[in-house]
Amino acid sequence: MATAAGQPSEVELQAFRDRCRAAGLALTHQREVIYRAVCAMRNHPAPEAIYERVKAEIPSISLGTVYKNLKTFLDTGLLREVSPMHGSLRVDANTMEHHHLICTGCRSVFDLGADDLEPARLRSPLPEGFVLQRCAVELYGLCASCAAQSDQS
Amino acid sequence: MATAAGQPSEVELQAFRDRCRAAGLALTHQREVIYRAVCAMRNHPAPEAIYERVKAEIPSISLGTVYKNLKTFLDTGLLREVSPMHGSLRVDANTMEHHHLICTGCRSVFDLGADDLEPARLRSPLPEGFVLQRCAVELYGLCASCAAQSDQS
DNA sequence: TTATCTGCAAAGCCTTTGCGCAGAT
DNA sequence: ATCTGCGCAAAGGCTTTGCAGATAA
Repeated sequence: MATAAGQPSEVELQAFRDRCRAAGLALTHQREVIYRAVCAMRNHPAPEAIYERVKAEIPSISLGTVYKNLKTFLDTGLLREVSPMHGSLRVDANTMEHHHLICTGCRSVFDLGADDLEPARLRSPLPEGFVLQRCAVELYGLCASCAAQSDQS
Repeated sequence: MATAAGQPSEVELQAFRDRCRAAGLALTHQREVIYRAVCAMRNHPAPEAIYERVKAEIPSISLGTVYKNLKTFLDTGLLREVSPMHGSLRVDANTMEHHHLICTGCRSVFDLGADDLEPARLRSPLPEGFVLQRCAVELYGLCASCAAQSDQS
């Protein structure tokens, strides 16, 4: 895991298997193919796209299985959500440049003024032809009340 | 518009009305109450929460109307989506620190290594009790092929 | 052998759409 | 008077859930 996108190496697959075992997950063929598909696909695919790719190797697989395993991988930390805010539209009346502090517990969002952060600065050129529109920094963590709750447990 | 969260001032409401007019939108009571509700609510509410608040003032309003108007406001630029990635789960096998380049046209996501950006640096303290977990910089724009397409039109 | 997983299908959110009446221009 | 928007209800995506048979431990 914790690798740049691309076909996972044998070492990484071994790490995947170890991590499944550590989490008490059975090592099924479907699981491994799904995990390999996600690694091989750049652009952070949606479940449907992963399903399409996996079907090439396991034609009988169901979309439900893909969903279940993605969720399992997210819970285990083998995968991450690109944006934990998906699931419901969230709307912002502040159209000035600013950033967000996002609680991964209760999903509330707090604003952070543009001045509260050193502006992000690119060190490498963007891909040829990419037209930049805006930049948003998202800081993820636990808000005070969610942090207090998770301390108790 | 373009204001920090909070009850919008009379000047801002006037700007709201002007902007509606400029976009050919009728100035209905529902519209204005919805817009005021979004401004007044911090934490970037979901449509359901906005609906609940607006209902206090207009009990007969329907959730559909809230959705339609939020979409209208987004199209007009009066509001923004907190994260344009909502709508479908997107999964990431790379659990190392890195950032994203997101095409607002086709919603594809490209990785940007942690080294490609100057690290973000806080200038102000976080809210009391907030426990930071990770930081993600998202650069929004148009990828080469979407940019080419929108040039043609 | 026992626990877990798969595939299928049904159910559940969240959101959009179509339509006839009401309201804004 | 005309055009746009509202409320209602039905439909549409995306995702989760329940279950019986299959597979891993």
